Amino acid sequence: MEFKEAKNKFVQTWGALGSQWGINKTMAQIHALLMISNQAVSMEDIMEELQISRGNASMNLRALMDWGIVYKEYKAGERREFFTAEKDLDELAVKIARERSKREIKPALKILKEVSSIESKDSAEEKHFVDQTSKLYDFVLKADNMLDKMTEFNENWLGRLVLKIMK
Amino acid sequence: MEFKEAKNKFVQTWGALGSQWGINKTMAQIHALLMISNQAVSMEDIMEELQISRGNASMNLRALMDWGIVYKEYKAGERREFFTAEKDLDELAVKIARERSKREIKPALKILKEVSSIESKDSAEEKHFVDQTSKLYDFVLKADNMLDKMTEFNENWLGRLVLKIMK
DNA sequence: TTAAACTTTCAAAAATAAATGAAACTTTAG
DNA sequence: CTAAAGTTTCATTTATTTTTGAAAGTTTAA
Repeated sequence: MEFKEAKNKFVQTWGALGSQWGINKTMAQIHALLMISNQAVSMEDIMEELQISRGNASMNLRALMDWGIVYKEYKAGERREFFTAEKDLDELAVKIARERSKREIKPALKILKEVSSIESKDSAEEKHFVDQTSKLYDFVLKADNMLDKMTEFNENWLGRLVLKIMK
Repeated sequence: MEFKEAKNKFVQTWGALGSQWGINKTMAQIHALLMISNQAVSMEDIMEELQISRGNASMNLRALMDWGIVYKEYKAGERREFFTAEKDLDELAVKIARERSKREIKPALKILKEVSSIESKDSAEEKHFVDQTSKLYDFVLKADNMLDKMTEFNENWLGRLVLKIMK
C-alpha cells in the first residue's frame, strides 16, 4: 500500500467511525486529515482533499474548534487561515469526553434526577420505576465523574489507569 | 410530576441520548421501556406505548436481542412472546461495550494497523503519518483492552474502578 | 390438515441529517 | 476609502437513515 492510498483509507475509516458514534462524517474526516498532517492546512486544501463545499468545510471546522480539538493558525504574510488538530491523544480523549459530558450526559442526568424523584410510589410498577431510574442516575453519575478524574490524572492517564486496573 | 409523565420523559430522553451515540431512537426507546417495566412486555404493548409500527418494533427488538441486552420470554398458556431487558447496569454496560468493540473498534484497529505499516517513509509527511497512526493504534488498542478488563472485574466493576482511581 | 394468531421481512415512503452554493459579511493591502 | 481576498451563513437540495405496512412466513390449537 502506498502513502496516498493509506492516507485515504485512514480518513475514510475515521469518518465512518465518527458517524457510528454520532459525529458527522465530514467533521470526523477533517479531523482525521488534520491529525495526520505535519503542517497547518488551509480551508482550500481541505475542500480539495475531501471534495467538499466551502460551506461544509467552514461549518465543520467551526464545530471542531468549538470542541477544542482543532485550532486556527495564522502564517506571517499569509492572508488565509490555517488549521491544525490537537495531536496529543490523551488530550484529545479528555477534550472529547469533557465535551460529550457537557452536551449530553449532564442534561440526561438532570432528567434522570427529575423523573426518579416523583412522589407517588403506590403501585409495584411505580416503585420499580423509581428504583430503576435512581440506580441509573447513580450509575451514570459515577461514570461521568470517572471522566472528570481522567482530567486530574493528567498526562498519560490511560496508561496509568491500565496499570492500576492490572494489579 | 406524575408517573405517566415521568415515564414518558425517561423514554424520550433515553431515545435522544441513543441517537446522539449512534443507536437508533426507537431501539433506545424500546430498551428504556423494558428497563423500567417490572414485568415482561408484549410486542403489541410496545407498539401501543411508543406508537410505532409492527415492523419497526420487530426489527428493533431483534437488534436489541442481538446486542444481548433484551431477552425473549414465554408465558405459560400464552401464545405471544414477551420481552424483558437486562436490568443489571454493570452487566448492561459490559455488554454494550463488548458489542461496540466487536462491531466498530476491532475493525477500525485492523485498518489502523494496516495503514500504519506502509513501507515508504521518505518524506517528513509520510514519517508523520506513520508515527501518528501508530500512536493512534496503540492508544485505541489500550482503551479497547481496558474494556475487556471491565468484564474480568465482574460485579460492580465501575464502583471498584472509581475506588482505585480515587486513591 | 388447516385456519387463526402471531412474527418477520423488505420494498417503498417518510423523516432526518448533512451538504451545497450563492449572497452577505469581514478583513486588509494599497 | 475601496476593491480584492477570504470567511460565514443559511435557505434549498441531496443523501442517509428510519419507519411503515402489506405480504410472506411460522407456529400451534383444534
